[in-house]
Amino acid sequence: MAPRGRVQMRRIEDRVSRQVRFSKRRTGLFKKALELNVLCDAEVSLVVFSPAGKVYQYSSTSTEDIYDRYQQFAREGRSVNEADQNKNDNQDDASSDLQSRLREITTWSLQNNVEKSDAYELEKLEDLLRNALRDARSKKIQKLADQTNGESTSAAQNCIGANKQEQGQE
Amino acid sequence: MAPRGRVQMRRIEDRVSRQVRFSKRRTGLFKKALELNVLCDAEVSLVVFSPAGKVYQYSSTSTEDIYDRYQQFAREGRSVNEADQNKNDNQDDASSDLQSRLREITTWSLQNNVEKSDAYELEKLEDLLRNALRDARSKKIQKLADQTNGESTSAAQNCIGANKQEQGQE
DNA sequence: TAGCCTATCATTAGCTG
DNA sequence: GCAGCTAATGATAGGCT
Repeated sequence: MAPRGRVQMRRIEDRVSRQVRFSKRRTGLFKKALELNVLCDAEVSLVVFSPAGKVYQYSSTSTEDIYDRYQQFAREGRSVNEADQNKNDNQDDASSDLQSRLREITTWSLQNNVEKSDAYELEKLEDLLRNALRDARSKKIQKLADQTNGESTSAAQNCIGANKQEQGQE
Repeated sequence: MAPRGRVQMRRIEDRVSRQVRFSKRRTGLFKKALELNVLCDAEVSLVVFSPAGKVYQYSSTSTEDIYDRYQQFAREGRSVNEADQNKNDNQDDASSDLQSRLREITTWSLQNNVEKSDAYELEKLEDLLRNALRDARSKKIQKLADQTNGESTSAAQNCIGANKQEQGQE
């Protein structure tokens, strides 16, 4: 049995059925959003309110950033237009190692279930986490070095403070 | 003449192919978003930036409204993506379940950008990864023990920390 | 609620204009 | 080069347990 007939574009009346389908379709939609982001290198922001009022959100970077950019476009009137297509960023390599690691973990989470995974699968997750941890450490050290560069380096370890980077990519 | 092999979760390198797939997948994603909205009576807001910089947007009502509501939820501290459930693992170490740890990591990834994060934020990520790694190890050992139940195995030697939980969620 | 089964849908390689 | 079409196969989701 399956989607008998075409999917009829109308509200599902049965409450339970609607809830179940919401869960399944929401999962599918978020997966698709992630795929569009990763496979096609697109930025995606997705916010969903269930009929019960729960919020679900996925964003390739941050919802705020994407929304801000959207607002800019809207204001400028160029709804569907080209922007600055600087096909650049080669920082997809070593520089964003950590980003890739995190994506791997997210992907694992989407494709596996902790309780259902066997030791082998869990070991793969373990490797992903170990690698990510290693990269996170080195990235942190790097940031600390950047911050204290030119200042008194002695306070390096304690100077874990605010210091936003301003790297444009995209 | 078809989706050869499984879809690999990584950026499509060929520029033309990536562009073509973006168009097709975007169409599919928007269709799914619409279906979720109509069939399940959910509010949906979707914003997509193509790698070329074009914007595409779908919202069941208005992007602004939905974004505002999202912001409200975020401010109220209601962990997005699990609003009403009595299982709240806001950034705190409330739950020690591996699934929760992974969710925390995913959430961090969604809300932060590696390159833009400062050392402090990276340290938080580091903690999340460390905890997840610990739990993953623990869970793996547990699974190994289950598999080799009754037999002696050296696998448990690596046991780091106690194993626990047996809870499913979601 | 999660998982299975399977009908239906979506994606895409290859081709055509 | 792009847009559309088709065949073929992987992916999704409805109904039920």
